Amino acid sequence: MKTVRLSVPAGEVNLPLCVRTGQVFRWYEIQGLWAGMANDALLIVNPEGNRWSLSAVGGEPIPLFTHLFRMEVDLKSVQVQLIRRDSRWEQWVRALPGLRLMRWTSATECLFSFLCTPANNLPRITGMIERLCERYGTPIAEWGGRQWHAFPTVERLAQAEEADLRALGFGYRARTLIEVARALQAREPNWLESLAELPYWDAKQALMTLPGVGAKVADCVLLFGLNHNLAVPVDTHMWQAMQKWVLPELRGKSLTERTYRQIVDWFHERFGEWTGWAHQYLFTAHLLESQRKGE
DNA sequence: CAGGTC
DNA sequence: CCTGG
Repeated sequence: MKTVRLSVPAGEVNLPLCVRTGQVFRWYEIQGLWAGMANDALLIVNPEGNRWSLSAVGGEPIPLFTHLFRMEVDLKSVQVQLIRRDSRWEQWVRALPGLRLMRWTSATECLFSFLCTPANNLPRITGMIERLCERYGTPIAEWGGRQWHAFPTVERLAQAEEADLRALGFGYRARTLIEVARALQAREPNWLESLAELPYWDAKQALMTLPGVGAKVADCVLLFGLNHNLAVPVDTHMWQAMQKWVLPELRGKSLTERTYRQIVDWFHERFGEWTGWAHQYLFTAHLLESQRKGE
């Protein structure tokens, strides 16, 4: 495993902030390094100073890192755009230096991972996905005193037994995962990936034909896995943040199809193609605040 | 109940 | 409607 160096200007990436805030689920801090699985590749990062060392198994470290963290995007200019479009974003940009919108390498992995998130929390989601990969994924590498497994293939998941998944702690999601795997097999190959080429609303509608995929999960897969920067996943954090800090007229209302759409429309009007990034700053600000308060 | 989907 | 905290 060869190690390469990459110049990372100060403030361009805060790695822990990016990988521990619900955008991705397979990153761990091990012996002062950060290791993450992206589908079938292992990336190991030493985020120190402005010359980071990167190594990878199953991929080229620099292209992989660049893809996952969207390093082609200049963070400073994103931040300027957000603040220019709505000055309230300045406080969240300041509070979250180095926060980036992540990009998965596999839409399939992204879909199955976010299917695990409804009515769930980060530690439990992480554990579920880890056990899923250990049980159904091929071993990729041994590093840092543990085995690293690829994310299971659709074929493997389609053959899984519901009882086995329940034993791994998936609860009612066990059935959904298997159903979605079989649904994907029944469609054309690359059906999921092809949604990246559709307009946002069409892609969202198509995704929501899958069992277990509602508006929120669909938006997560569109934003993180299919490069749809118009997607706005409205979960409880986004909903509360919007009511408290952005759209007071939502106070007293509940999150329905209508209010969900009202929020998406508002983001599109205000932020256009920067919607996904704007969402990420607001979401993370509320997530961290709720963690501080111990909610 | 809180979080999501049906 | 499900369901784990």
